[in-house]
Amino acid sequence: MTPMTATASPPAGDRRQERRAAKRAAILREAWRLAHQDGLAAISLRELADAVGLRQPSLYVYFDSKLALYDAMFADGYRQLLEFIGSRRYGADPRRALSRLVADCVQFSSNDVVRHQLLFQRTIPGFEPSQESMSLAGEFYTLGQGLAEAAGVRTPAQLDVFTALVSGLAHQQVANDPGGRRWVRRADQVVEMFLADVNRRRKSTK
Amino acid sequence: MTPMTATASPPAGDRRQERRAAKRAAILREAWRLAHQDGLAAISLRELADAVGLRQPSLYVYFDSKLALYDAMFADGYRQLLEFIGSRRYGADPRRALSRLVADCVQFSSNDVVRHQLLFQRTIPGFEPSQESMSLAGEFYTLGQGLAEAAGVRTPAQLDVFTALVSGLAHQQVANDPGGRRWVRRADQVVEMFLADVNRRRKSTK
DNA sequence: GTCTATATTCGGATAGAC
DNA sequence: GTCTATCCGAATATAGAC
Repeated sequence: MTPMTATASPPAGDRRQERRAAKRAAILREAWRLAHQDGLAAISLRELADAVGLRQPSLYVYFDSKLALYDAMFADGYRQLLEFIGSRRYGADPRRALSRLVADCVQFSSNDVVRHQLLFQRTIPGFEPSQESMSLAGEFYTLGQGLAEAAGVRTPAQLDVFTALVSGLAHQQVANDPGGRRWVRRADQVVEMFLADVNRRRKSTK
Repeated sequence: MTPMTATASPPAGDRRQERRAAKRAAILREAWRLAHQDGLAAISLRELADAVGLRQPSLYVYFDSKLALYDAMFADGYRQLLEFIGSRRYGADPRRALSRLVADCVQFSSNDVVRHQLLFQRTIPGFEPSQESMSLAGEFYTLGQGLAEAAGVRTPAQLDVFTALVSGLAHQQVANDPGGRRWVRRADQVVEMFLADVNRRRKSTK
């Protein structure tokens, strides 16, 4: 028999936590599916419970509230983004690296419009990401900032312009060619344009 | 007595239509207010009816459905935008004109985040603007395209970059400094950067 | 951890009298 | 055009048995 308390060696509590985590993951998967199907704001806990073979109140074992579910999806989305960016090798040339990062970000948004909506637009009434989730978002922005600085970006104003470029490409991609590459293809040109401007301003203030 | 049919000379039907239009406008005003208060997606027809001194079913005299209300708000928002842009004089220098247009657009978004959300993001499940509303949106894009072309923009790819720049500035403004001017202030620099790029490319293909 | 049962509130929309 | 009354369904969330 497995002991009720303390350490067996595979510990019993680990199994339970694993199963619990697996179920949470399964619920999240279905939540994304429903969001694609009905719209992010239109997810219903009843429908979600049905989809994972539970009764609706049982979802509360895994998520404290609907907003907590959105928060988990938000964190999940940023983990996907960090994993995607982390899996890419951008090479030694910082300008090429920045171009590729931007193209990847725009592609990432294009690949899942609903995810883009949750991560980068703030449209669910009452939803604000938790501190833990926001720290994942922070990791992403820090990463982007690092690559931008490596490519020569120095001032906060330039960083503001850079973030606007990226979010603009992503927004147009999602709004006018979801799933496609129309604005992904403009990433190189935009970064080149941006870095030319950065250099021009550096020279003119020397 | 006013005749039930045909032409009096102030015609009776006009008065009725005027009152009707005025009431519709009042309802729209309250709808915007509620959207600011509770979130765009969280407008309730009961609350809205209360706010204009009607019972909830009476709203259906003025709007066929909740989605029709969103459509009217969408059209209203683009009329505001066209009126705002139309009231500005951008002068003869096409480069300055483009800078100012971009700054105005970003400022317009900053001035009302909810309006920005309805006009430029598509987050209400099930809502798609009607043809009439979309033609207002089309007027705006045509206007922007005209000013861009006057400033030397020639290719569709350049226009795509231009729209991305504007929407990126607006998005960052709304998301990170709503009501403020942090990205509004970058408009000049961004347009200058963009037009420099346009010129560079024109020369290199001569 | 999962269930049944239910609380509670609210949603948009319709029918029909006045 | 406005109302009362109501439909019908949906929502999230909780209580408590097993």
